Amino acid sequence: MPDVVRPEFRPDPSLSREAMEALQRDVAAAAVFEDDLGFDPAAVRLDAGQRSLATGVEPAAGADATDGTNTADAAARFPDPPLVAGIDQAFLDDRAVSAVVVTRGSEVVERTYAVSPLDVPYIPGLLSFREGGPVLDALATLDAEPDLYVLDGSGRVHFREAGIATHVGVMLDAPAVGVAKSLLCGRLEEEPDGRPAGWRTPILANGRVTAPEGTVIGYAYQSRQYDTNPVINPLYVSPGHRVSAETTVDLVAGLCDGYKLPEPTRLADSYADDAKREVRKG
DNA sequence: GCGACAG
DNA sequence: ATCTTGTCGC
Repeated sequence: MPDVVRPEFRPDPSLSREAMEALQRDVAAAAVFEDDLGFDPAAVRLDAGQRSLATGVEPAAGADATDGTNTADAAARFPDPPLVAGIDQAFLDDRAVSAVVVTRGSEVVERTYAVSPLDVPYIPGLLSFREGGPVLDALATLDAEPDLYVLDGSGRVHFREAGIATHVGVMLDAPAVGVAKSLLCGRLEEEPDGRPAGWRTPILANGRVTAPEGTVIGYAYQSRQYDTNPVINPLYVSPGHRVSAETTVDLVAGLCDGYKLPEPTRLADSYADDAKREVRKG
């Protein structure tokens, strides 16, 4: 299971609002909004990393098969896709059902969930104090050690640059990105209405964000669009930890497979719903 | 005072 | 996030 290397940042629900905000400033100060992935971002693509297939299809890559060069080259050009953990939650009364689905390329490697009590209400800007603990509860039941975490919500696109993706990423000191379906703060460089799939535009810091005005804190990304109605809104993605805004969009784009949400998130989404139904019964 | 506001 | 049937279309 992933290790919480920064337990001092655990989102304590009993903190005062001021203390919560102060902790978020500390989390933001410890966050790294630059690439430090430990894997090739291009390898997340669901159609990439077919290593065994690649070695057979690219015999010309290495001249001499006896020294292992052929295989080594193929491995370097088609590395194993990283382990990506999609996390999402469903709610039942005052409990959260947090689901985690770990994928490698298009394969599901593991999935788990945890049920946790909710101690604080949803307050814009303080989401991680409501859902962060439950997310860690679910991760504690995981066997795998993901290379990347995809959280439902914002990362740097946050008043104090410490959305849930940043908070969780910093606690684990692991690469993390936030994928939100609506914009918490900041402003888009271009208008998003009716854009075609693949379109993207920077999310810039405005007066409501601690970052300097104009800083690129994320991207609006049109992952899917119909030819006609209804119009689909873009995704609002932002760095959580150890990843840049640009790489964050590339990663999310590589993880989307024809649907609005990235595959790991979609899987965690439906798994959370299934788990919720089971919890409901008994 | 008014508006904005992830899940 | 959640409460929820049918319905239009690929």
